[in-house]
Amino acid sequence: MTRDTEGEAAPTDRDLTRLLQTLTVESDRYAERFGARHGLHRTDANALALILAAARRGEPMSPSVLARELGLSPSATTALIDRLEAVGHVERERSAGDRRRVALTVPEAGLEEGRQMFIPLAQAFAASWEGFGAAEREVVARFLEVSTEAMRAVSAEWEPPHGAQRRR
Amino acid sequence: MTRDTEGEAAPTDRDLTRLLQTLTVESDRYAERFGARHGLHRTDANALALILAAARRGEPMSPSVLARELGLSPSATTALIDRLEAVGHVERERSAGDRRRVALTVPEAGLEEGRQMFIPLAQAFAASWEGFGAAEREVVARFLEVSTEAMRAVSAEWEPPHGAQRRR
DNA sequence: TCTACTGTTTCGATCATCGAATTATCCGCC
DNA sequence: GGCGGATAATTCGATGATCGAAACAGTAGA
Repeated sequence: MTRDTEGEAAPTDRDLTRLLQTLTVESDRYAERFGARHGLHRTDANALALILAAARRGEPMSPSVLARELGLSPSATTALIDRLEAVGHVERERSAGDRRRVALTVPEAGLEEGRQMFIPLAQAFAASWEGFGAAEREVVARFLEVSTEAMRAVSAEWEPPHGAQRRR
Repeated sequence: MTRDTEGEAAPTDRDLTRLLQTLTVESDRYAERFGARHGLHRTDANALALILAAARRGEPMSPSVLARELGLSPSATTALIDRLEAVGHVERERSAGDRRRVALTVPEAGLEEGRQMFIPLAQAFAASWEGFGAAEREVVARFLEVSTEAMRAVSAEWEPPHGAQRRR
């Protein structure tokens, strides 16, 4: 809005920062509405996304890892998993090797349903990115990576929210 | 991590979606830690950012607009402003023209402090974007804009969380 | 002036999250 | 082979952000 898309002047750092901030705020709203639509909350939606992502990579997700990724306390994570389990989106399964651990699995039925949840957004993204060629995608990917890393670096300087001592 | 940065293969839609999701989760964490650092919460930080952005544009911010932007109920917004006002980050000022309206202003002192809050991130971003040329920035800006719009479009299809009837 | 409408606030209730304490399990050591 | 410290997850009570509904203040139009 403030920027003229086809203007010749290159976006300044401030322009990009602002765009990024707009995007993250919108993402917040998205998670919020998404949750309202599916009986979840922002955190639940984020958690589900992380669990599904882990499942897709073939790795099991554990409550403690989830807590760390979400920046949530262990107790809050337990409550979170309780909620997700109550509606059948995840299942607890005690790990065979180490019986203290709990592996969070996604039931077959729920897995497909879960994917369906994220498809509309994926499709909208794909459609909006149609005009981007290989080189441009490369640029965008690099941008997203370094920006994420920058945020991580800055926030890592501040003491982590919970007891979570040193994490490297 | 899953992607090879200098690989010749162009990032697929899924790659980009994943990167975007990683970024937004990281942004969530950032807001969380940022809040913990400054005695605010995620929503408060987002709200402060929006108020400062409006102030920078010279426009006044009102509770109702803020509520809409954040996807928050009016009552929650009042409580939010109460919190921000209590720590001196914003001030309420009834609009002269229409005395129902409340203009949210940022006290001179708090304004500079507020800016200081966001500077570290802005600097980290700027540093991480040094290698991006004009054309690349143009690409990135376009990407961020269309992606934000895509999210907005998808979530707009779902009924808004609150009473917020038809908007647009 | 009366009425409809808009912007903001108050009130009581709900529920996500927190910190501290608890249970169960694993691992190293004597 | 059992003991003690560490780790994973959970339970419990408390706090507080958010909600919905209703009240309040102010504006605009008949």
